[in-house]
Amino acid sequence: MGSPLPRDPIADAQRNWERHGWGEVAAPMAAITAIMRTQQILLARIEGVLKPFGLTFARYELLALLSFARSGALPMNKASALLQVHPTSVTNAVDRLEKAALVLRSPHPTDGRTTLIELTAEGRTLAKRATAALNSEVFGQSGFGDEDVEHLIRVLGDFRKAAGDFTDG
Amino acid sequence: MGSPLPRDPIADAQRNWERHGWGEVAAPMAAITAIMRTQQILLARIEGVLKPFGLTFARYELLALLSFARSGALPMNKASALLQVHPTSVTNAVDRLEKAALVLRSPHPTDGRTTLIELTAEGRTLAKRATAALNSEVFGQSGFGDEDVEHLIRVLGDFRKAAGDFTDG
DNA sequence: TATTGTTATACTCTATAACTATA
DNA sequence: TATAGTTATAGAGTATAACAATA
Repeated sequence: MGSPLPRDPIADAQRNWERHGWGEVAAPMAAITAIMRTQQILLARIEGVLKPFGLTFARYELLALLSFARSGALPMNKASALLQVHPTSVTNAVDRLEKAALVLRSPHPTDGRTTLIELTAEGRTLAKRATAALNSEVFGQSGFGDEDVEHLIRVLGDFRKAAGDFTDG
Repeated sequence: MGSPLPRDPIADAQRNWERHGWGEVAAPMAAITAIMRTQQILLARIEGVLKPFGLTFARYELLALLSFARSGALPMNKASALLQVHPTSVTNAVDRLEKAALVLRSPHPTDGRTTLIELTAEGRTLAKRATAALNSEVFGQSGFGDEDVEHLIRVLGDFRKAAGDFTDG
């Protein structure tokens, strides 16, 4: 979406913050802005890899989640909780995945209120292929060094825990 | 959007990756997924702070960018390049900011093709107030330690540079 | 009464393509 | 020809509110 800038716009913003009397928070502002921008770059890479499979990131995440569930099926509300997205987002994703015959809805055996999302054979195959593509084309060449990866996992893990994402160690 | 999970879903995903023969890329996958989730949390906080001002993050970014431009005005394409967003996204944001009387469009003095975005007095005031709110309510209590902030700035800066965001430093 | 899920609706941001106007 | 910006259109994700069915 444009050629490289001659200067780092986030570093410039940090200097602007310092110059305008916000020196205290200039660094965290820069770090947070960098996280936002990095997410954007990574999401674009991921969606680029998934596009040939007819998947978006949100739908892939649901497919991947199901593929790791022992039975290959999960209740809607469980998926919503694990993916940390709104229930209507899951309804939306399942609608589209169901149209593509990658998942199907089935009734819960004992609780009539809950709907199970089940992976079809086709869905399981596609999940495997998409995962292989993401692993080799994105995660396998992230550009982060091993030490930095460990550091990111720790720092962002602490952050997510403090933000109330989860409670365990 | 739900109470804390008993376990970290990203750590679980990392273990799943390892268990299914993707040990090589399990860690970068976890780091990247953590970046995605962290961005989501931060964006929600930022939008929460900006909402009372009638601003979204995209619109705030444009306002802040203008407020740091010496003349308080920038060409559309310059704003697009610096914010690293599509030109149509700038058109969209300017449309709404203009309706709110926070910016106005003015013709470029020498190049008839170019439109300048100019901050109104009202826009400048609102930008200042919104910045103060973000600084005190988000950046000033990010939850990241000072050392981690420095590390994030460096690691993500290297990443963005390698991704082609900018060429200097 | 509380929970599960769907529907309808609305609002983001983003992007492509076609178009006008200017350089 | 190339550039700047707009318009129209489309699609994505997300969210709120109202609702039906079930527990």
